[in-house]
Amino acid sequence: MAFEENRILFGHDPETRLLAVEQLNAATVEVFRRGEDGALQRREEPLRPFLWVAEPIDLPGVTYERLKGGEALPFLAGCSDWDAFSSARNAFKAAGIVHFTPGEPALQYLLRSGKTLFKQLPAVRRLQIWISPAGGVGDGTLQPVRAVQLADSDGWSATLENENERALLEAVTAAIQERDPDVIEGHYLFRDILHRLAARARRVRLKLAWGRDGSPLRSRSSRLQIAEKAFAYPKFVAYGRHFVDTFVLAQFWDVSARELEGFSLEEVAEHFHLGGTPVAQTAALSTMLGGSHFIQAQFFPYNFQDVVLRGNATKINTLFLREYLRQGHSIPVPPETRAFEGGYTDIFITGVLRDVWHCDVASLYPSVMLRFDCFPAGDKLGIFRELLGDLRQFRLEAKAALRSAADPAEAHHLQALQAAFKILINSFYGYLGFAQGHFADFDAASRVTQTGRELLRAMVEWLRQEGAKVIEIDTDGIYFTPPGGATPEALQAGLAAVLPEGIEVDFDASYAAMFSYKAKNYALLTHEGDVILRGGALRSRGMERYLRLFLAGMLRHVLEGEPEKVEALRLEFEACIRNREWPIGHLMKCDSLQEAPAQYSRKIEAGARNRSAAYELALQSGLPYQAGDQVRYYITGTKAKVAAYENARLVSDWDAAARDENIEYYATKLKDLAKRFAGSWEPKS
DNA sequence: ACCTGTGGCTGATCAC
DNA sequence: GTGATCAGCCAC
Repeated sequence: MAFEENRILFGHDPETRLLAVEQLNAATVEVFRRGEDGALQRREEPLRPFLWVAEPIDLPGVTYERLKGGEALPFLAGCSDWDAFSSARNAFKAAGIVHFTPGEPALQYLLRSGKTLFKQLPAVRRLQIWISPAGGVGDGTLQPVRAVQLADSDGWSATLENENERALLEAVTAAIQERDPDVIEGHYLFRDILHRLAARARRVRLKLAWGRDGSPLRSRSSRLQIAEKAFAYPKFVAYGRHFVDTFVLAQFWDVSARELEGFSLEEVAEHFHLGGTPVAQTAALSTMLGGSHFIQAQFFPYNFQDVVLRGNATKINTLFLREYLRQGHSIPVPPETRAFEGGYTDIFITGVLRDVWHCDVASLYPSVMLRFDCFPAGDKLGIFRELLGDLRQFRLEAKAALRSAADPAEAHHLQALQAAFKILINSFYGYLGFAQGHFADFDAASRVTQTGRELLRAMVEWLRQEGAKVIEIDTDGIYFTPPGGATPEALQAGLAAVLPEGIEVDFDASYAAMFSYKAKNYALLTHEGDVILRGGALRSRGMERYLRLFLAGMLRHVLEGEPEKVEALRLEFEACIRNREWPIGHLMKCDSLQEAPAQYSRKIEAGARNRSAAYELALQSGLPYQAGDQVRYYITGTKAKVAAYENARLVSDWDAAARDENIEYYATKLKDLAKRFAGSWEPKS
């Protein structure tokens, strides 16, 4: 396939098989490569740090290049070494001159050289690590390490055990140097495994010399944003290697799937039916969920570890910067942010409907951008249009190749490839509204959504004219009951005739029944008898498991045309509550902390937020909870109405022999839930 | 130091 | 009680 020749995507330097780039000293980076013979190659390259600046000032060790075009940052300041770069950055800051730099040395080298990692590299050497006893998050994570399990992609594995913790940690370091992995994988790798190993090593005054130059592990506190969740974690780096945390991969996967109950290795492995030892499960998870990142490392000028940890819009931004740099073209500064309207969401009919069809616009926003020229005004080189168009083509090619791939390894590669293309394609619209994007364009973003809304309106109107009853719409899709005698093919052809070229509609599914509840909230019954739930009101993990189970059971009865069975189900559930028959897992709530407990305390003191049970428990526990941690708790007491934050206990403090869950509270919640839905089955327009 | 977007629902708390 | 507000989670 020709896509690998796309220099905007893969960088303009074709060098293959690079493994890592590290700063060696003020003026040098070290480049690691896997030779064709399998040997590790190392070489030094000059590091010439740089900044984009609005105007030059005379500084030692800094020379300027005038860039083409009249954008806000028309000069490139090239620095003789890192010291000159640091002083220059301070000087521009002090002088109040607008400037920008990608900062990190490896990124600067890769951006400027046009090189990327892993090109034409069949595989990296991967090592998995797991420690016992396993620590949980916020669960006394610094207890002594007794055993360390290791395995690598060559089939080697070992369990290192030693009563002498110092000797054990030394043996782990020796094993890592001996096996010499490119990538070290673990579950809760940053927040548990490395954090703990580093803390224990400090106690016994040992350096964890895991770097390829023998240098110790380094860490600094960092944050990771994945959808609505923010994680505080210690970001560890080892010279010449990459760390991949399968917990992070699981979080990314779950953004779209939203199927994971918890994120421990045990829970995630169970969900994916992965057997074997923890290290084997970690390896399998990484293979399954990390494929697109391996591909992305070939696109973006980041070390592999950062490809996983950085956001998509940030990574897209660097593609622009790299190509503008290559062409010697000036770059704009990020535009002023403004709010803009999003997708069109509405609900026209509620209740239970039979024979429901669904149609949606294929890749609505990418299609709109390409068909209606919604591109960044500042992108004078036209990178956005070119790349988006190419990516769409590449993805089609990858998917076609995937369909005919016979070899499993080839199929896995193609699957990862098309996933990487998909992620990128879908991030382009978001990039338009990305406040830190140099080529963001809020007017263009606004035109995209406005056009999307207009297209959806036109589709709804046409379907209604044909006699369809439109039930619910959201952004790019429509649920409706079809007019008598209609076929999907006829409707598709009819809609195609009223829609612009380049905007394609798929009639992708029909359902035996639908319960339409509220905007973005509905349940579907497939022809195979499966129930699909959508929306926070019907399947939020913020809801206790027994309520979710009840909802699922209730909706199945209703979709199958037996609403009269609902009350018996409720009574059955209530009996289980009153007889204390369920494990606490059915009743507990599981909240993730959005901020550190200390931050919460500050807000409470300032009256800036309300009290919440999860934070109160985290504070009471005395354990080092951080943003992103999950807190599992249940409600105690005897009255139905109690303040949760005053009557909550951690599930870890639950005593099965002396159950104290609040029966009235849980029974009332069940009743309230049933009542809320009781009148909503009848179709209403 | 880090960061793709908007729209919508629910539960908990708190002021009135 | 009621409405306002916030936090958390979900759809797309």
